[in-house]
Amino acid sequence: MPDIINPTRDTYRHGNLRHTLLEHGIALAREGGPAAVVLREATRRAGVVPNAAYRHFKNRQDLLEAVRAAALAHLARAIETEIDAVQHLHEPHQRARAAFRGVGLGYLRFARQEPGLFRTAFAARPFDVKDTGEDPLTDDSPRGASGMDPFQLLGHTLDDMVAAGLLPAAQRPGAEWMAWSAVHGMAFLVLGGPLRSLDEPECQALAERLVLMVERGLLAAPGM
Amino acid sequence: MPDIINPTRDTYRHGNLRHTLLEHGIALAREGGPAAVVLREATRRAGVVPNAAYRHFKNRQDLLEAVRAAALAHLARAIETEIDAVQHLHEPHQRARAAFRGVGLGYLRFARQEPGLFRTAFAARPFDVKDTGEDPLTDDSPRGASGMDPFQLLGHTLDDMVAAGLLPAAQRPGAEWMAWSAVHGMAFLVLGGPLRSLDEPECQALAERLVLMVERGLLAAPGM
DNA sequence: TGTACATCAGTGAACGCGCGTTCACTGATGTAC
DNA sequence: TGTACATCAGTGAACGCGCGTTCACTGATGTAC
Repeated sequence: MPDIINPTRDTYRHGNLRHTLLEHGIALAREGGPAAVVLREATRRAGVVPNAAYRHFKNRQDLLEAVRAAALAHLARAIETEIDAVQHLHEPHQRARAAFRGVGLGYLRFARQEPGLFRTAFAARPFDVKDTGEDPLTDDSPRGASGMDPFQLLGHTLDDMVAAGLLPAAQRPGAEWMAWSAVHGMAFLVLGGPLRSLDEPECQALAERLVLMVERGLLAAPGM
Repeated sequence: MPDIINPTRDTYRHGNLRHTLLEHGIALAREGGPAAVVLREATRRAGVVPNAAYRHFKNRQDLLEAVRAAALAHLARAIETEIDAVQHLHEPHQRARAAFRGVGLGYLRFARQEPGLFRTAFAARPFDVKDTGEDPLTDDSPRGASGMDPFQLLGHTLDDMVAAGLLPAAQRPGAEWMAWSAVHGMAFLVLGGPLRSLDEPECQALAERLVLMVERGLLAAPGM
């Protein structure tokens, strides 16, 4: 079986062009963020004529969406890894805290290690694109091995915090938004903002402090 | 004196083209974010030939930077307004807390009311653009009426929190990054993310909860 | 087992687009004498 | 007060760019009989 990505080809049919284009699209996103996901370049790398892409993707936007979903799946897997690494803890308190911590730190680590994919995953849509409601279900799902997307993984971790008595049940609704805000904002500062030139340990320290802040801050009663 | 923006012109010289182009650039950013700041469109609106812009800006990027600085100044002013609205409180505890709250809520309100400017202010630079160190000092400064940029305003508010005894001095260093992360991340969720379709009161409630979370969370000792 | 034919994946050539940017220019301004 | 001239702001015309996308095509595949 030939390398699925390799542009050399002896058959007229490619056999797996959709998958190949998607892989190249992901590579482009990894190298240069969402703007680098250029349809012509993906076909070029696949060793195929530009318009061949239209047999497999409606248009450039369609390809980009698929890449975006793949990037989200990568992130989901990164977070799952952090959660898995903590399952050996049997004390529910410890495990719940460690998992929560892992989600936040995993998110930030991924942002630093894969800035292109991270930016693609959360690329702002053009200004006027309407929310199409439910995501259409395709093979390119944003989910990780557990079948959950990053948001759902965060949600579960918060549920576990409640179950372990670390988070008042009254605080649970909407807690995702609080945690996600903190962590995503720091990703921005570190990636494109004023913390761009921090090194790894400085970054790590800020990340830990941030997660701790969220954990503590979440205990506060809302509305006061 | 004719409207500085008005494209009708009887003189050969424009007289104020740099300023006019900048104003139109800001309008474009307001309408469609950083990508909408198109040099040709700015000149078109100014009633001037495209290349005339090159008498006043080095290139498109130079114009965009000026617009970005202006957008930051808008944000600074929005935050200043919130801080000013709170100066009537004489009890230092109350005033410091209210000011801090105002900075966060002002930031988020601005993001919602001026999404285009907000996104322009924090537009990610192209991937490979080097940090040029200090910002060059130009007339288009990112500062508000007080002469401070948004980051400095936040810093002062945190200093006041320490002075009022609301924040342990040990927690002060780096506290900006914590607060900024939280608030910027929520701006993202609300602008381009999953909280896109929240209405004003829902938004406001989340914002208040977030600021409270930061305030409480900041009390935690780092490194534990 | 062989052949006709529908299906569809990839080809070849070409488009229009609007952009940023460069060039050599011309018209107005203001300053030196 | 008048005139020569340097300065510089805006003009006119044109470029190349690479992109996304459409069209009519051809070559391979696999299925019905």
